[in-house]
Amino acid sequence: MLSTRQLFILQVIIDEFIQTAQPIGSRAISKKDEVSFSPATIRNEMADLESLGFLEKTHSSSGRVPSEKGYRYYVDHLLMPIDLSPRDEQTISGVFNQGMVEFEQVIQNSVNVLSDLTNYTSIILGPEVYATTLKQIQIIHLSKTTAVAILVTNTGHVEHRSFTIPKEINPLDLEKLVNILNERLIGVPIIQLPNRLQMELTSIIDHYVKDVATAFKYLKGALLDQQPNNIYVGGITNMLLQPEFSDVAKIHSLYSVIEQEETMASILRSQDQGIHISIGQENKVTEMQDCSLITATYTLKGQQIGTIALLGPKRMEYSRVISLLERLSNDMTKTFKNW
Amino acid sequence: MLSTRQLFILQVIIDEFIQTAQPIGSRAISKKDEVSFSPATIRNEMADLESLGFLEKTHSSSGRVPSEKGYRYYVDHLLMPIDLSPRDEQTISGVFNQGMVEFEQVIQNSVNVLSDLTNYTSIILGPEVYATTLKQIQIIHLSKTTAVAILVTNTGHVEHRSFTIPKEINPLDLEKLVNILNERLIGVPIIQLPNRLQMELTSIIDHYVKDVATAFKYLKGALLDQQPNNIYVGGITNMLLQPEFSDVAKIHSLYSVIEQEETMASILRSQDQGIHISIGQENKVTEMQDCSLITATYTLKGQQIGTIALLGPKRMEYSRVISLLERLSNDMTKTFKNW
DNA sequence: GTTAGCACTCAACTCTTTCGAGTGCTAATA
DNA sequence: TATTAGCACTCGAAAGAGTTGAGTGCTAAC
Repeated sequence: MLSTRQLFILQVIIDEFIQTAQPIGSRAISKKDEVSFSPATIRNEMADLESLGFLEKTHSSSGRVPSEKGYRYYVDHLLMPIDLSPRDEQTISGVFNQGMVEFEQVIQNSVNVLSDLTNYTSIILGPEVYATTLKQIQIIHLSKTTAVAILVTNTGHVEHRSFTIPKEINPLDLEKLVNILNERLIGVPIIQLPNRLQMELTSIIDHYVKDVATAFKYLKGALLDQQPNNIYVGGITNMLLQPEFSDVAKIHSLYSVIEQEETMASILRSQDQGIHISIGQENKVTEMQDCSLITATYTLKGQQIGTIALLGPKRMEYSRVISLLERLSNDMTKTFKNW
Repeated sequence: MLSTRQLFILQVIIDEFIQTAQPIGSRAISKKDEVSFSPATIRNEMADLESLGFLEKTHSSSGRVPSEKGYRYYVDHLLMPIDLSPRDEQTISGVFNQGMVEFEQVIQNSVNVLSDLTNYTSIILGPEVYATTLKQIQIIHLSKTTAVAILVTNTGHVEHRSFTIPKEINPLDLEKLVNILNERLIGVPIIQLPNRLQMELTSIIDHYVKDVATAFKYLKGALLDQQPNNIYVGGITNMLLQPEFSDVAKIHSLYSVIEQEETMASILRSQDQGIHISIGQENKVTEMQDCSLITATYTLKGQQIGTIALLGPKRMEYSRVISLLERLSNDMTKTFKNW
């Protein structure tokens, strides 16, 4: 439907705008070496592209700026997959070659490398705890009345929580209880733990523990009360470098959304497998409607367990960012596969 | 040296400026109910206060603004200790009455409540790990080749790290090794662990482990490589609400300092016992020289183990903030005492 | 179909004016 | 002698006018 010349001009404008953040005029385009048409011709094409909704003007005599529809078209049809630059390549390899063996470490490093390379804000949703299974429960006594409960999952994730041992519970009973639970619950998906805990405790009530309700309450509280916090954010201050965020009020509203871990988690959790791009208004959260969010998922045993994302202005370096995310999600998936 | 009227006027100006962030003129002061002098009189006093260095003008015909020397004098001589408002009182009690039993939880909640109540940025330096002692080392095998090492301190702090079990080390040997280490190292201050680890390993080299160097390297790596990260920050976005930080460049430079955990840790670590106030240029870090930093320390068994701090503009609500910090550090100290 | 030419638009910048909240100084007052 | 009224003065902030320049759309010629 669009002529090749129109496509070409659209591409040039978007590419240019991504670099400069300035409206692009017909003369500037015509001066480019690859371009042989006169400014007037380009103006005509631009007028058409504008009436089709791909371009916008900031005021009646300004140069053109891509509209969200323009970005969407660009992303869907014009994007050339590019190879990572040697520098990007090297930086990422460097991170993944240092033999990390812990989920959190891998994620933390990934967040950092992503935001450093792109100057955008990177957000990673860590593996959902409920996709993992219990490896072991441990109770370590700190004093007569306090103890730490430690829960280790098959992915090496460690949850821990201190608690006061209630007077009603005999420490020896507690220990026995934990031993039994370990025997019976290893391999159980974390998400099923509360139910299974209830079942097991009920079944052994008479033998070991006098007051199952209390014991359950405390164990559950100690191990499962707070859903762990698995959002990692890097490079928040990078947003301040973008000219579209020179307004303090804008930054403030954006930051307050990023700070809400539940909101971010639910956004990242609802992403489909693979790369996904939300541009401006396509984002449901109003505060993010000046931004683009690019997400990629990573997997363990074929199952999607988390999401990595980049949040930046709408004029993102889409192709580079996509390559980076693809590479990183692959590397993460690969790293986790070996475990 | 200053007349009581001068003191009074200084106090009124600073109090007012703290509220409004606007230069204060003579007429505005004279209009106050508590004030019976004419604007002219006040102007004379203000001129004197300015030549003494306690006040400044933003331009030659502007109202007066406190200088850093003025704030310093105010803080040292004019500050009235005020009781916490019922609301503040209640909020803090609410946090500490919910029976928290874990260091991190206490600190996280404190950071949040501080920044919420004040609208400043709050920073807490958690208990130094090296001030604590080893309670237990645990190794939990995840698979044939991977394991999590867990280190629990007497304060309930849990450090953990996954690692690949090197081929050179027999899993059974590893277990024996850990048992022996537990027997010998419980109660050892964490800071001495690397040395003691070396010693113990050397002494038992022939009996259990073939290659002590390797075992040491891995254990040390697993347990002690990365100093844990014990800076907690809350309410960073609050800074955006202060009129003195309406400039993006300023915010950016401030944020990048706050992000540097080592810098912040070393600032907080070097604070003396009790409440301490650094105003503007008194801060060593240039990026913080538009701010005031108020710190308070908290203790465990009489020993100072951490610092809580508030970072805000120089025109802080000093008396309220001091009361809050005093109350909070007391509550923290009290909470930790019971453990 | 393309392009040169031209009138037109509008943000950004500069310059000027006006306004008012503030000052310092002097002379009158209690 | 300390206080105050009065007044000339200062300067930032806001509002308005003029200029510039990068851009446009449209028309007519190539």
